[in-house]
Amino acid sequence: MALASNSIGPIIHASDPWSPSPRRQLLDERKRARLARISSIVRFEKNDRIYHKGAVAEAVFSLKSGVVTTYVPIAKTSQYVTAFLYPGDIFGLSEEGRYANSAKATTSAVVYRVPVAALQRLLGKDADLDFDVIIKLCEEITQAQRHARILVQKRAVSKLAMFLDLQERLQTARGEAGSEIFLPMDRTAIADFVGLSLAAVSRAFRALLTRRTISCRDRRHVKINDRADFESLIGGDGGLSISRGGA
Amino acid sequence: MALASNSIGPIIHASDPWSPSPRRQLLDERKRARLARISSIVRFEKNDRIYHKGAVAEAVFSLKSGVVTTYVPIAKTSQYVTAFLYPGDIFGLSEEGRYANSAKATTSAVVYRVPVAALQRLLGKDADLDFDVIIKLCEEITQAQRHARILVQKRAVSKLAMFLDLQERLQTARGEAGSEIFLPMDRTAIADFVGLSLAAVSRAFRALLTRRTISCRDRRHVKINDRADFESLIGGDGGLSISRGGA
DNA sequence: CGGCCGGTTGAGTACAATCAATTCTGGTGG
DNA sequence: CCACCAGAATTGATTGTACTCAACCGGCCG
Repeated sequence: MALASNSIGPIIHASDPWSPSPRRQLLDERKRARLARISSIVRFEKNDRIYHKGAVAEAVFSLKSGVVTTYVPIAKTSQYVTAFLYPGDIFGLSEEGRYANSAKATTSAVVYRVPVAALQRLLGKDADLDFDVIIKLCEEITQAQRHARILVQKRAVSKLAMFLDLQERLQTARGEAGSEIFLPMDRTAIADFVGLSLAAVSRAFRALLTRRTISCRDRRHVKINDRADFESLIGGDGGLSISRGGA
Repeated sequence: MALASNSIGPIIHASDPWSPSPRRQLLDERKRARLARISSIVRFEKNDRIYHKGAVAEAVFSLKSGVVTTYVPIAKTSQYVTAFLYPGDIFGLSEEGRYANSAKATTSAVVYRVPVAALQRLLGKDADLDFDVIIKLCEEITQAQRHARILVQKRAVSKLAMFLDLQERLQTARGEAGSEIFLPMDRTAIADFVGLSLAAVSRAFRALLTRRTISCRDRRHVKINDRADFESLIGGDGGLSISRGGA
């Protein structure tokens, strides 16, 4: 019992798209051990770059703890955030051998670094592992489509509401239940994720606050007071569900 | 030699994200034959629904010919288009056992229908097949992120330019080289894909036409005249590359 | 105490949404 | 071959919303 069972190798957290099962850790001990043998653990401090777009993609990553942001730099000043990653997520997607986006640590973070060459060798052999990866990639696709869904919204309050909703669902899916939504990223990152200016995000927060739809303990802790009003902003659909542990 | 080699089973067209190789058909004859045994061929006429969001996802699909659109219905009147699919693409992604979006034929189309139960059995055994699927899913992720990239743009002409650029790249990646871009979908579908109103798309086309940046033989055939101006609208980056057959 | 960074707020502007009227296009039947 | 029709697409006028730019606040660190 020297090491806790959650400390021996990369993890992949996801839910099977083909059955209504709860989100869970996909890799069993054997696979984690096998991956552990070819990977290394790297720690990053807040704001550290993990890799940058265009660099030769020699490794993929599995997030062990902390929060990581992937983004595409645009011009010199602005960036477009593609995703916020949490423990159990994998990242480091490449295109033609080069990273398709940049990644940086939003909080201090610990990641497993898996060289692609070694990973490919494993993937070619172990159909079980492949299957787990397939499941995770399917989840990433729905995540990206969910993101797109936020971006098409035109009203700022709707975008913000959908963003908060997304974060809340991710949080409960991770098992961090609680009535408050925690936002590890700053307002600028939110703006770059939902496709608004920083000013617009700020105004949208203000609008939701004065409507008493939400309340903030501080800048990073949000609570939803008027659930009905909140849902109405999302567009009546609510069709974006993420499998939670319970139901 | 009774049947041409391209007619015996599902196809998956994609390029390996880990090496700068051209886009190609991933599945070898053996795998296609194996998939063919568990799948059926279905033909859809223009505007036929292939499946709809929320239905139990019993099968995934591989597009053999034609163009398919996936979308999410919003309210009664509007929809949000998630992707335009071409031969060699796979679709039918589910979430908790139900389709995450709807799909319909944009032109008449022929698809391979693969029941998930049978597919899962194959995937659990054949690591090679799994690997091909992983490659394709990686491509779909970058596609979704590219789509998101279009949606964040604020100016209508930029969105349209990026859309045209995307279609052109897809076209050359498919090997259908030619100086004209062919748009199999109607203006409404374009509007729903780029996140604009139909009117705004129309005005954006007009703007590009009067600027002589593009010209249209008819509504579905576009040619880019002023490449420099065109690129400038995309945001100077041009960072969205899709591997083409040649380079 | 001062500066700096992240965030908020204000005023004016630009751009796309909306609604509605009109034109274009492709298909059908005389 | 042409007249006609229906749906798709264009265009116009108006309105709304978010962007921009810029000033201002508040906490944190030196």
